[in-house]
Amino acid sequence: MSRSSVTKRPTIVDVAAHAGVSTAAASKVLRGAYGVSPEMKAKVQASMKALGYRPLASARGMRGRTYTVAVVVADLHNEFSSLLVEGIRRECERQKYRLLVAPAGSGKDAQDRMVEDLIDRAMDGIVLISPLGTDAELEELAKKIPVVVLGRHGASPEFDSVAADDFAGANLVVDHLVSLGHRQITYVNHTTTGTNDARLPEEVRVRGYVDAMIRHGLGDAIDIIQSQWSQEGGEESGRLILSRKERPTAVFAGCDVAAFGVLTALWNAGIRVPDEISVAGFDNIFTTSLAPISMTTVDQSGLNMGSTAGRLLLERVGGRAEAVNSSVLPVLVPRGTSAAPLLEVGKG
Amino acid sequence: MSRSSVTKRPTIVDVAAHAGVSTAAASKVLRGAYGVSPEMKAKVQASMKALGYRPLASARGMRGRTYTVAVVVADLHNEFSSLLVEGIRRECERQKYRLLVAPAGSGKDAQDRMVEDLIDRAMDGIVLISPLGTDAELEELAKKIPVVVLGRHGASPEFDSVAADDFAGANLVVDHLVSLGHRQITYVNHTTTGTNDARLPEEVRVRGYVDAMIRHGLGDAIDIIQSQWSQEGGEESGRLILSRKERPTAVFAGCDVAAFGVLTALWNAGIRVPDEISVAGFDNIFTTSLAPISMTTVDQSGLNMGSTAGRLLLERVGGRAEAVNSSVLPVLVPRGTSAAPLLEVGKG
DNA sequence: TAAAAAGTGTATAACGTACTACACGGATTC
DNA sequence: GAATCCGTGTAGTACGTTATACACTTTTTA
Repeated sequence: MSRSSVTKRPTIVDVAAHAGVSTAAASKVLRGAYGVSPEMKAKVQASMKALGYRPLASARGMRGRTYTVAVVVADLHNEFSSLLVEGIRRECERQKYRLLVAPAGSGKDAQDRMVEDLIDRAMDGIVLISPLGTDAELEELAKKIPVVVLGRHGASPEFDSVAADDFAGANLVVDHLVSLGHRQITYVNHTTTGTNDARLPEEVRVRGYVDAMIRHGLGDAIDIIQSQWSQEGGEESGRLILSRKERPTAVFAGCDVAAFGVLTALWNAGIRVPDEISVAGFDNIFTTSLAPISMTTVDQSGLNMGSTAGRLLLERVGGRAEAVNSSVLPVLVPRGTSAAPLLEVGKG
Repeated sequence: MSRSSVTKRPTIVDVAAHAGVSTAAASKVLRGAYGVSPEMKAKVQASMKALGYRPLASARGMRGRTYTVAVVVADLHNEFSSLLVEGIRRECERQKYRLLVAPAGSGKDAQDRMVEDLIDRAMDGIVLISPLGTDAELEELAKKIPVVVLGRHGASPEFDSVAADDFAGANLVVDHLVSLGHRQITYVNHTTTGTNDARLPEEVRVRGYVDAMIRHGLGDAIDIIQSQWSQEGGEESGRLILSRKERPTAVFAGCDVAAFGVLTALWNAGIRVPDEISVAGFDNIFTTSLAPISMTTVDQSGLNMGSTAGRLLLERVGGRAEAVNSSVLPVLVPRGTSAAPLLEVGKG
């Protein structure tokens, strides 16, 4: 039994004994709580260091905080999500919290299950990226645990939210294409089965497209393809466009990944971009900037949105009660896939 | 005080009371432990359902398992990591475990800190993706918690590992380029500062390149650029190559992202690929398959590697003691960025 | 100078679950 | 017919930490 120092992890009781104080005192020092003298603090911290003490989050979680927050994400493959996550992570790191990423998979059920599991695992708070479900459901959730909703529109007095102004972003793209001379602009939309939540980014973006078209007097040219925001969805949309007699001069996909799919379909068919058809996306994921792609898109600064979300969440964890709803203004990133159309296909 | 049912989450004590049995019995049912009759099992499970009981992982973690494992990843932006993670996730889901992704940031310190934090958070096991550090360190870690090392070479009797045969993969690329007629093949290497671990993928790949060149009698043409496997590192390497008097006819970057950087530099300089210079990467990340890029690379089936790692980890958690070291054979994915060189720059 | 307040430390009861020991009845073994 | 074993259930403690309640000093206030 002489291997006690090797075999067991030191606890706060060990620390207190080593420092010659009560465990309550040691706990206070650990938490930075009120009621410790500078000498006590120094003494206990020295003992913690000497023993290599590390608090056990499971045990802390039963009475207080775990100093752990999570971000629920449907899919890690989405580069934009990665940016958001990185933003949250940096803010958490700054405040000595740990961020864990929870890949839920797609669908509302999967997301809900993950959220429950995270509550079971005593997270101090959670960030939800473009969650499905109603405001009421999210508000119910917010009663149980601090919540920040990222990338979903609509303010709530019950939980914090951070979203880009997708309406303005879609406007930027249409304005850009119209200013280049385009009039036939097709939009590739994302349709979620079942849910039809006006607060999801996809719904706001398509409204932004419609609004801008009407504003430019192009209401008759409005053309929306109902698809999925994935590589495959984009390719199908591209093929659909090519199968038509009258092709648009520009395609605006509401998401970069879908725009890649459109590009792929066009390239495969030998259509030159932007000479024959211009293409624009949304999100400014990293790949859009690669030289051979160089795609026109909209940047919503995922890094900033993420760190804002992180800050809001930790404020909530710290006790703030009033909701904060933050909005970020996106900017257009014009690149090589958009240019003036070769021949005007105007009407009238 | 009439809101007791609303205000508090049910515990296993509540379940036991509701079912009219002891908490020990309820716990047995929950864990599926030995010593419960079918009637008891049914009764307790009915009570759990009726109360909406959910076990608290923090509390479980203090005595037994949390049914949670984590994968430590330096950077979520790496598409290949995402593939690995997805593979692990699927296997965990199959076995009713939860996978959380721990973004550590780059560098050994950051990684080590994250691992400690995960142990503090009572993970049942962890997967490390291409970890830095020595075998001894990893073995020390494996004594504390079940560990599977992913994407790092070298078998150990102390922990499980899953790796692609990077040596063979690099051979495939060189063989391919040589068979097309290339003789001047430059390799873009990744040099980690400080560490020089022969078991890291980058070290094995560069050895594979050197070996294949010698095997083809091209020992004198060996040309290695010390760089970083990032977009920037690739671009710098590309510019370096262009600044030379004698340019290679092919560039092999040990990582797709770096290969993108090389492509970017070449495109910016107006060099036609593959007409003037062929380019090949490694990993077969999704973007390589996009039509305008269509890059030759090597696929190591991240999904399979991930699910294998997940399976091994959960076996370890379940009690297996002997180490399992698994290796995956990669395959060449020839695409549009590699072709026969226009003019032979042979020697002698 | 007495009373109140502020500062500093301690004892100890939770928190929710797991699991070792053990008790009890019935079936099996010798 | 006693001894053993097996199946099933329970009591109660341990896990590591937090936080409430309180005791004792010292400082401030009236």
